[in-house]
Amino acid sequence: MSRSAGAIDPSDVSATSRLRADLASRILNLLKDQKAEPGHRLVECELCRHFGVSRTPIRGALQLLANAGTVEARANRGYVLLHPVREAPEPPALTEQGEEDRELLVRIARARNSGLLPDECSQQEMVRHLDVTMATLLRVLRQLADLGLVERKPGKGWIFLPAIDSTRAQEESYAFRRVVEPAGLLAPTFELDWQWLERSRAQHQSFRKRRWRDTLAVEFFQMNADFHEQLARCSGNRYLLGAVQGQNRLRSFLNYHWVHGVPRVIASIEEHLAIMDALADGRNDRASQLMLDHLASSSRTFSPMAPSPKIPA
Amino acid sequence: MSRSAGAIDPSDVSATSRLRADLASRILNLLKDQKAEPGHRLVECELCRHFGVSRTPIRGALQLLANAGTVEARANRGYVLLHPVREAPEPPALTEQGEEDRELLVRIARARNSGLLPDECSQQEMVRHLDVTMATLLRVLRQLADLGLVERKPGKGWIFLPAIDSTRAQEESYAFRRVVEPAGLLAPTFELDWQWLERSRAQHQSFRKRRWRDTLAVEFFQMNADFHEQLARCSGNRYLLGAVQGQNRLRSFLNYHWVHGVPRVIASIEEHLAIMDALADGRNDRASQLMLDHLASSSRTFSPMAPSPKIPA
DNA sequence: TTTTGTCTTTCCGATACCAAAAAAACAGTG
DNA sequence: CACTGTTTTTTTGGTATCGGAAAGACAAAA
Repeated sequence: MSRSAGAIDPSDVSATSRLRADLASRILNLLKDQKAEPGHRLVECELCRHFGVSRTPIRGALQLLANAGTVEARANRGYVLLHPVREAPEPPALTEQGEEDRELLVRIARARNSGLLPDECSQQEMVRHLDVTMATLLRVLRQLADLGLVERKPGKGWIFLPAIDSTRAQEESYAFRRVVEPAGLLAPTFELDWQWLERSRAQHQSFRKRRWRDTLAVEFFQMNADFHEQLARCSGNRYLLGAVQGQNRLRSFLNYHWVHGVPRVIASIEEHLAIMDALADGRNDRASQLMLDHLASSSRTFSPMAPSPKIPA
Repeated sequence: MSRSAGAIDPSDVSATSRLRADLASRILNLLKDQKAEPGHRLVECELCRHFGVSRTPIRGALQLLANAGTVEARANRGYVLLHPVREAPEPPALTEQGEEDRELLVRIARARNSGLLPDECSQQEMVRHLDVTMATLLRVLRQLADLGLVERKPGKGWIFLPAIDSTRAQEESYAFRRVVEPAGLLAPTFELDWQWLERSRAQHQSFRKRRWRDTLAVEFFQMNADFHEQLARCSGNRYLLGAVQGQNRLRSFLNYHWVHGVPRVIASIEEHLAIMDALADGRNDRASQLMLDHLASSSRTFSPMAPSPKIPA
């Protein structure tokens, strides 16, 4: 079935590009950050500059949001926000960003856990086993390689590194972060981003008030990741930042299900707030200590005998 | 001019694959580590297992070494080492491993420094500017991206991150290492590799005795990198190891010219030896402190008045 | 029997090409 | 005049294909 050339067919959701879907979701986040009210006008050029892309994908993203009913298009006058942006920046059927990729990621994880996929394996075998195109497989393998979960063998083929989701790996991850993150707060080049601090504080506080629902898990995770990453950024050390970002990516891949349990979530938020308070007072030494404690208690939550966490459902 | 099919033409050096050239150089290193005497027999299968590849590329590598006159082929009896493996594991015309890639890397660096290549740039522009194929360019860009020197823009094009070889970046690198490496020695999972320790000690000691020649710079750098990487490996923390490896790669890319000066080299060796002594005694706390000092003095060599930041032990 | 030499099979990298997407230029509207 | 709608140009990602390279099997020699 050939798609008509020229005009974009907005109803064909499955065909939207990664970039557009991604932008759609980031636009929502932006609106939420800005606390945009219904009626808020979305100016294309601004969004362009903000995200560093051209108008074309921005328009695509807005189109997407229009289909989802979040915004409305007015002829010759651009897009306007319809409803207030609620919680859940995770747009259900919208984050098809790498829908294909994500799905493959999960399938690989499954195949590995069930032993269908051996430790060492050539690309083509995977293509046959998993029934995907070479292109998508390569994209995903590169992602996994970036995360350090898989490596190329010298000649040909790939090798899955052992114990991806093991308790051991989690403990190592926390141990690493206990080294890096508190040190970041003590760096002589540390410079607090006050604007961010205020926003994040508010976000944490509002989160604390809400009643917990499982749908909040993703949002919590993102807030959490953002917290740690921003602080690393303030350290003024690019390598330190890189290390934290890497850990975040790894976690976001492995951790959709590390559901901490509600009490731990609450405690986590309190600890974050305490750290921010200390930083606001210029007590970086104290903040550093609190960060260390925070990571220690977080890790303790899992370590006893983490239930065999096997990759997303 | 068409290459004859079938038989490998060993004289056509430019056509050897990356893997083979790479193996050739690694085989040399292996022989040196083993202190192999002339007459030493090179058994293909052993090499296969050691490097995790099949016999085909190993044979290619040996062929290469035979051409270079380092080993000799005896009919039906395999290859035999001719001369003792001297210093300089860097084989002059042999490390064509990524000769093309490496050259491009340099060209990119030049083009950037001279301002010919803008901060943001599409792939095709680069292809035109640098006159290379898309394939090689992408390979190299991916390498650079791994090192964090360049990033993809969301839509299209790439962006060069600022101040790649700046003093600032170096200082950050050392600051990061001062955090990570001493911590590695204190990890509860730390487990010393005695075999390696003895080898490395010997290597350091023999290096100390030699008179300095500029040609030793590369060898020194490799010994240095290996020292830090192995210790990180002993820490038993994969992320910590990854961080150190990343730093090493970055350094090996940027640092052809960071010539430390002879006195600093000597001092460095002494410091390494002291660290190894401490570890051998099980005094990891002391080793950790020494490592911190070591990194501090190394960094001081470049940035005369870097503040000495105090990281907690 | 172990190791090398030879041959076959399988896999991967590079190139060319095409369609989709992004950037950029242009035209139109409030 | 600022912004959106439309068109054009450029870049990019995906697929097919082909030659070279790696893996694996087999034969021959020490």
